[in-house]
Amino acid sequence: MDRPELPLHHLHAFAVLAEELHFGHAAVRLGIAQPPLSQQIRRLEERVGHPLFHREPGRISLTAAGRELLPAAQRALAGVAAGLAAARDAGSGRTGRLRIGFAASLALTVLPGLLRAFLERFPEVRPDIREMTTAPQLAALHDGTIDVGLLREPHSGEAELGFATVLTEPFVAVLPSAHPLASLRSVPLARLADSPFVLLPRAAGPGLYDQITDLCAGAGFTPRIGRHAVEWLTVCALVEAGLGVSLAPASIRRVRLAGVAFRAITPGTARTRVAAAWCRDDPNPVVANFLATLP
Amino acid sequence: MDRPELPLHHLHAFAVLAEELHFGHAAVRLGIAQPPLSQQIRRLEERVGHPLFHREPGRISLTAAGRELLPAAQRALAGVAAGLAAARDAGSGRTGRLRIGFAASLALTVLPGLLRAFLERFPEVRPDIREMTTAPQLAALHDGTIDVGLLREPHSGEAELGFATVLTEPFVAVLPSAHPLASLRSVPLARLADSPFVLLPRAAGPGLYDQITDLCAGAGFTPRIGRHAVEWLTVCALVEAGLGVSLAPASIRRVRLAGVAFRAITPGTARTRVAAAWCRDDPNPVVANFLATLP
DNA sequence: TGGACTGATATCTCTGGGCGTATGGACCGT
DNA sequence: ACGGTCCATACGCCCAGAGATATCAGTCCA
Repeated sequence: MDRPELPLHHLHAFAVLAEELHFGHAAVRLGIAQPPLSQQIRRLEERVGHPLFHREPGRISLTAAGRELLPAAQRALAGVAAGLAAARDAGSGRTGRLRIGFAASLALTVLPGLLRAFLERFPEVRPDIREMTTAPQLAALHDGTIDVGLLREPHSGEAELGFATVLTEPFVAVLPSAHPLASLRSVPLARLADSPFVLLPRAAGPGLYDQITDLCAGAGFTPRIGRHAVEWLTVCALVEAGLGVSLAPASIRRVRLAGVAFRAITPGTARTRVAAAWCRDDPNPVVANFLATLP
Repeated sequence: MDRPELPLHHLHAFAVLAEELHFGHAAVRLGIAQPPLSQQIRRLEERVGHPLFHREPGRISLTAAGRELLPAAQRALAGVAAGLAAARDAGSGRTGRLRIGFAASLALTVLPGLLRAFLERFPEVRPDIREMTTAPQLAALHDGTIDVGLLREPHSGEAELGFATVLTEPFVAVLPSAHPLASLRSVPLARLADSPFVLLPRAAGPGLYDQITDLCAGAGFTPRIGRHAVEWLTVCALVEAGLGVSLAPASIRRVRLAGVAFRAITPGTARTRVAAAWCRDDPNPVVANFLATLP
């Protein structure tokens, strides 16, 4: 790739003149006087080494050399303009790709809303969503595999990551419909001490897990873990089967199973937090735009 | 088509830097010092409105905007270079098309040699040869339908056309083998006065026609025209059939018919001239090159 | 902690060339 | 013959920017 011999400027003048075939008109279109245009064309012809226009009295026309150069000039001009526009779009985050990791439980709650709000303002961005639990999300954010994560209770002090709370919700007790406590409108937490618990494995989301066990500890007992399940839907199924009870974020109410009851708990002050996470020094403008559309 | 916002110069620096991903090395490849390169990139980034490179300590990399701009820049650079080369080729006459009109009788004589010599030096030119008689050639030269003509005895004072003699040859008598004069090595012109002549119609080539009749007039007689034929081959066939005799350029000897004899004439001074003709003000460089390859 | 390597910044010089006005010269029409 | 049209030329102004050198600042490594 050699250094460019022809200034794009001259090629523009050339292209316009080739269209108008009239120095005066072309100069007007270029917003300059006619003599400068003559000069630019002359310079261009000097560099090419051959005349580009036949100057016959009364009208001018392209030479063979001009006919060869014209399409190249037009393509180059259009190409640069298009590239510039694309670069600006990409630079402003109007286009590009946004890889979002999200906890499965959020697919039915915050994710659709956030995604819709974002895509309304940036319809040209291609979102690339992938379900993953909390710990892998944090790892993926660090190694750049995802741009944004949606997770619960990040908790730990990740200095390189930023977090923005997207939703907070109370906990609810998940009970089999036949459970004695299901007849109450609100379940005192301590009364769950006797039932085995069905929870997600701690590795899937230590923050939430610890918060739940802390909750129980606050009520004076240590939950007895009966089963683990990797999805909230499975948790509900196991509860329905009578294998235990659970504590879960309120949005689990979305799961509608006949044999499962969701009840508020007392005290009802504890709330679980859903946050968007991103790499603080991520220069991707699409990420910045995503954060800007967060409520 | 808007005025170009990005100098091709900067795009070149950008493309090289995007390849090297190292300011120092890129600057060396560009043949400049490192600070000017930093400046050019900065200017470019200012115009784009977004950074094109991430400057992380130790290494730089393209931003999303840079990734969008790079292919456009490369295409534009390569396109302009290719267009420039094509324009130079066309301008120098190394490529292009050459439309050649030629008299049919020359297809077997001068045309192959001239064409071969030309194409040896300008193999990229596409020749476009078309058979036509003298008068149409002159018309075609004027209206730009052909670039070069190959014809006999243009004669008339065509101020706008240039002529370059390509071949001169004597006349020969064309006789039936059985003709009494065929036994002579050389035929005195005056002795043809008694035989009817077979000639090409005057309209096909007034120059040659008039030269032949002048030749006869010089020998003291006016040729009695028996037949016209539009091709020399037909002339020979008619002569063979005993319908008359003819006078023709010596290269007619190429026609080999058993019943036809070609004999030199006395006086043998008259010569017919084959010339290449072109439009004097034709700016087509291919034409100039063609003329330059003439012997 | 000091040196190597990276890129950024500051500052200067200098010139290419962009643009203007004024003018010349060729050709056209009336 | 004369004005009108069109392009080229001449000349001058002026600045963007290309290039250099010198220096600074951050990172990494020994």
